[in-house]
Amino acid sequence: MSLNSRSQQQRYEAMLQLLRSSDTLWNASHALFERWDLSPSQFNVMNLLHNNSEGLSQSDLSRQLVVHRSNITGLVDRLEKRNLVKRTAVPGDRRLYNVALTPQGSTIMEEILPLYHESAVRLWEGVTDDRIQALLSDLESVIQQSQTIARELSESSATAQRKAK
Amino acid sequence: MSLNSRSQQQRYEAMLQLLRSSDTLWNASHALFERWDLSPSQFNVMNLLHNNSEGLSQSDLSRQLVVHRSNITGLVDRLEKRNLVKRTAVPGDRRLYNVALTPQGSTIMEEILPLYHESAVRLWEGVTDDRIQALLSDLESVIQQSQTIARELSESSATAQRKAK
DNA sequence: CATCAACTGTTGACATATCAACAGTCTTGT
DNA sequence: ACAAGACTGTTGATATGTCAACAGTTGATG
Repeated sequence: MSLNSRSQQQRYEAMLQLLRSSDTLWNASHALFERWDLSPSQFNVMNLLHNNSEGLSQSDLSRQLVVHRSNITGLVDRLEKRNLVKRTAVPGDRRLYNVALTPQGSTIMEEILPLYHESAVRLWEGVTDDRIQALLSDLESVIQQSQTIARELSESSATAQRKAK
Repeated sequence: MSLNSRSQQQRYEAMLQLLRSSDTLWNASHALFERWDLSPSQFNVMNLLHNNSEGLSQSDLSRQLVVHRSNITGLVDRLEKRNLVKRTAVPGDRRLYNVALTPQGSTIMEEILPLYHESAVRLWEGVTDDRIQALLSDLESVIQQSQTIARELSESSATAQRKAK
């Protein structure tokens, strides 16, 4: 396939645009969190903990953020060093920690969240509600297709590996 | 602001969906390039060089990929070590290298590109051409807004720094 | 109950990204 | 012509991400 039709070219262009836009958005969020010296990833951890005030295990965090377990260790390390987050032993299960926001961490989040929400709304200025609706469902479809494609690719490479043995 | 209306909530949701979808897409592309043992970033470098067969300087690459100069050094190092890319001195200017694909790198790209384009088209299966059009312009608007917001934020923090002095 | 499998968090090796600082190399302005 | 400034690529420090391998803990199955 070499993008024969105009329709195909536009779909290719749309994929690039999707990657560009989220990249630009990510960089803008970086600028937003800078005032509190937080990275977007650190914010994501704290945001999740803010919605789960009783706390979460590191594996819970890794699953919800779709990030590898080993990544959470360092992220929580650095947040804990700054007293924004606290690890607590869990009575029933000595394998895991409960990670929760400290009061200090909560305070920061209550400062950031209104600005974060405001920016999210401003992001779509000039876009109608109908378009937002359409976009939500189209991007949901993109997620499904991406996963389907990725699954097919890893299956075919697994087959290739089996054949190689 | 705390996302009072349903419209505001959906715009917040749309932002998260945008980030999620491009993340999933990025991971899927990882699976696609895996067969050639290329990372998405390495592919992006090679794709750019494929479209500029005469070659580019590392600074050109960094500007077009919207990535820091220092990042290109290592990326090109690793590609050069595998003979996919070659650095050449530029006669007129001793500061820069011309980076171009080797024949081997070209061969790999011609293998990958059809699959890449095919995946890009499949990504939007089930989405009409009209929606693609709308999405392209909406995401363009998102890019503009993100940049505006980021600019405002960095200006206000610059003001704060000036005041602090 | 004893073993095996599954799960949790950490570590080390590596790729990717940022930034600041550097050493060279143009380019410009006077 | 020459000093000042701008630009190029590299390096080192650090953050984020992956994966494989580990040690310890829990749960399930025979």
